[in-house]
Amino acid sequence: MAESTGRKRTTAEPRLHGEMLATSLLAFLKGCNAYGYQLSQQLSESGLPQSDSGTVYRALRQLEDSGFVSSFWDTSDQGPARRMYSLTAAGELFLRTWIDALNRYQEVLAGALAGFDTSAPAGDAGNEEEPS
Amino acid sequence: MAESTGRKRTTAEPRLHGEMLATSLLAFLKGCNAYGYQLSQQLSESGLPQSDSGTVYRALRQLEDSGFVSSFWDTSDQGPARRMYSLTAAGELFLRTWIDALNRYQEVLAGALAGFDTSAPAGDAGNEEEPS
DNA sequence: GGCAGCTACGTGCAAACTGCATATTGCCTG
DNA sequence: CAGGCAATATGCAGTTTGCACGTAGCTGCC
Repeated sequence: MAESTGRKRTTAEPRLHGEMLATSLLAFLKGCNAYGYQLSQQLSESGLPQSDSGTVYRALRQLEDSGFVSSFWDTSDQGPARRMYSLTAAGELFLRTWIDALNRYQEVLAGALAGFDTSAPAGDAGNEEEPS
Repeated sequence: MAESTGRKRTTAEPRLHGEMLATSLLAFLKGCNAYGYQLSQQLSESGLPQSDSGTVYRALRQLEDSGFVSSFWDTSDQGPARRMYSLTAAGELFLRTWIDALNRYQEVLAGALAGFDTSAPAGDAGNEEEPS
């Protein structure tokens, strides 16, 4: 309803943004070092919703500003130089913190879908459990 | 290490934004209908990182624009009128799609952490794509 | 050599999103 | 009546995003 101008989502396809992109990148780097282009491709292959490559490069830069990854120019190969990234200790810590939050998040979603109610103080509209 | 201006994250505390806020709201609405103020509080009690109430109201409106929830003014009770929201079929579908993506996301993160054990960079931790 | 095309990285811009502060309406209490 | 809470909404500044475009190095082809 409400065919407003602009900001409709319209896509049922979830997008990956914010911390989510950052943490995915961090996770990839946990296994082995990599450069931006490669990470961008890994993102596609992983089945996760993907971001623009420009966004990936910028996310990597911010991650470095935050001290979660470090990088150096790799010119050992042919082709254009690659900026090789690797995870730092701080990055690993951040990754773990985020995974904790993710677990809570998923519990909430799963709980809500199961019809689980944390606490129904009052004001319940009576529509408690609608079997599909 | 580029010591750029500004935009450091500095907070290890994950923030809830974008689709994440939207899907949390959707999940809450799956159990029972609710209004913005209530949902905003549920968010705090749920242990999830929370958003500003203004952001919650706007997210709800966008969800409605996208057809994932529908709303009506509830004046049956005392106090200011409440805009009561309920999940639509499209909203439920979107929620499920997102949960799928979430599962993949978590697999990626968990998979990365599984290879920790002070993971040697050249270890068995995955496809080591050594440039030839 | 000339030229298209791919790899790899980066940036400018407009649209969108966020948090904070603030405004409003309605009811209740001291 | 003034103050406060419930409930919704908006203005604003700062940030993030997607898209488009630009750079640079190397390969393949005629």
